Amino acid sequence: MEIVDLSTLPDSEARYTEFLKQVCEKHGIDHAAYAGMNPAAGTVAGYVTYGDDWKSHYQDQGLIMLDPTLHMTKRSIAPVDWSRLERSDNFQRVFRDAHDFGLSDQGVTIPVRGPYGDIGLLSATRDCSREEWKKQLSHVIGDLQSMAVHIHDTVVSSDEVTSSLYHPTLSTRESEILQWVAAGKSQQDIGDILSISHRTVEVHLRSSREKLNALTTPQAVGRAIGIGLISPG
Amino acid sequence: MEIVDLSTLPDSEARYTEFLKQVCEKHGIDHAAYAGMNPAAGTVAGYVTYGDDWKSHYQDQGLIMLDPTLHMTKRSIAPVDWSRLERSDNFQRVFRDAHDFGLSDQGVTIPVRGPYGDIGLLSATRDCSREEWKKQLSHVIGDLQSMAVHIHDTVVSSDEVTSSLYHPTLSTRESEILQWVAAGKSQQDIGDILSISHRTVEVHLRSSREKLNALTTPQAVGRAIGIGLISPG
DNA sequence: AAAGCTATTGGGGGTTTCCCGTATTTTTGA
DNA sequence: TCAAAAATACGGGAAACCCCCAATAGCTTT
Repeated sequence: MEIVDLSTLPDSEARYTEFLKQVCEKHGIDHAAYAGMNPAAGTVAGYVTYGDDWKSHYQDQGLIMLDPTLHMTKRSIAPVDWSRLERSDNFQRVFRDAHDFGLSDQGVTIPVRGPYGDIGLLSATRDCSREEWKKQLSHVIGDLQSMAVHIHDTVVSSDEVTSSLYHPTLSTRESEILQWVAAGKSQQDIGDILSISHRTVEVHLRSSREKLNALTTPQAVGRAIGIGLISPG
Repeated sequence: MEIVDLSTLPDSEARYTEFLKQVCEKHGIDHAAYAGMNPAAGTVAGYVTYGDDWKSHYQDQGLIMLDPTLHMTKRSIAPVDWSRLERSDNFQRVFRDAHDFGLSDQGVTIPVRGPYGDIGLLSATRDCSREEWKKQLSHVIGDLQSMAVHIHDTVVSSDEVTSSLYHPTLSTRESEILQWVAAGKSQQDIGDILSISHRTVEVHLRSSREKLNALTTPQAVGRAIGIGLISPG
C-alpha cells in the first residue's frame, strides 16, 4: 500500500479533499468525507467530496447537529457500517434528504482518536448492491483504516487553530481537585483534604472548566476522563 | 481480509494470545503483543506471544515502567516504527536485554484509543533485513491496524461484560438525562429539552446516583462514563 | 390482585455550587 | 530583565442543586 503523503501537497484546505478523491478512485468509492473534531475545544473541521449543493443543504439544515454518522460513530472503537444506524430517526431524516441529492445511504465510518480527546471520522459511501458493498468493504477496510489514521494525524498536527487549543494542560491543583470531585467529594471536603479554603477549590474547578471548555463541573469531569486526565472515582 | 472473531473463541485469557499467534502466522511476523491500558488509573493488561523467560525477565526488571514501545507510542496517533525510538535511552536498555532472549529490536506499534481514555497498543516484531521489513510493513500495515482495533474493541467490551454483572442498569430516562448532564446542561435545561419538570429531572438524577452508588452527580457522570453507560459530552 | 419498578410533578428548606470580586506568588514570554 | 500571564489563595451573595416528604399513573411480575 502506498500512502500519499499529505504533508507534501500544497498547503491549503484543497489538499485534503484532493486526498479524499484519491482514496475514492483507488478503492472504487463514490464519495469520501472526513470530519475532525475536538470536543474539549468545541471545534469541528470537515472535508468532503460531495457536491456543493449537498454541502450547502447540509449546512443550512443544520444536519451536522443530528447526523448519526458523526454522533453515533464517534463513540465507537471499530468502524461502523451505516446499516447499523438505519433504525435511528436522525438517520432516516438525514438520508431521506440525501437521496434527493443522489447520495447513497450505504457506507461506513471509521473513527480515529488522538491522545487529547480529538476525534477523526473518515466516511466512505457507495451506491451498489448490498452484497457487492460487503465484499468491497472487506477488501479495503484495512486501507481505509490506514487512510483515516493518516489524514487525522496530518490534520491535527498541521491545523494551527486546533493545535493552539489542543493541549488542555491542567495544573497540579486543578487535576488533583478534579480527581477528588470525580471521587464524589464536595468542595468543602476537598478544601479540608488539601487544607485550603473551599473558595480556592472552586476557583481551580472554574479554571478547569474553562480549559476543558465545559459548561458545568460534571461535563468537565466527563471530558477529563475521556481525555485520560483523571479516572472515574 | 477475514477477521477472526475473538468473541467466538473459548472464553479465557488464552484466546487473546491465540489470536496474536494467528496474526503472526498470517503476516509472517515473529512475535506480536497487545497491551491495553487505562493511563489515568494506571492499569495495564497485556497479552504476548513471547516466551515465558522473556516475560518473567520483563516483569522482574520492571521494564514495563520504561519500555518506550509503550510510553512513546501511546502519545501517537499513527503507527510508530521502532526505528523512530532508537535514540531513546530506555529503548537501548530494554532491547539490549531483549537481544539476549533472541528478540529483535525491529518492529512497529499501533495505538488505538477508545472513547473512555482507554488505549490499546498492538506491537509486531520480526528479525530480518531493514529493507525486507519496510516492504513487509507496507503490505500488512492496513491489516495490522484492523487487527489492533478488533482486539482492543473486544478486550474493552468483554471487560464490560464481565463487570456488567456488578454494575447497575439505568433506565432510559436516567441514562438520557445523565447524558445531557455530561453535555453540560442544567436540570432546568434538561427539563425544557425533554419537556418535563426540572423536579422530575432531579428525581431521575437522584436514582441514577443511587444506582451508581455515587455521592454526587459529577461522580455519577464519571462512573457512568467509566462503565460505558454514557459518553463524554 | 397486590407488589414492584418507572415516570411524572410538586413543596419546603438546607446545602452546595457558581459568579462576582481582591490579592499574592510563581511562571512565562517579549 | 521586566511586564504579562498563570497559579494559588480567600470572601460575599445569588443561583442551582440536593434531600425529605407526598401523590398519581402505567406497566410488569408474582
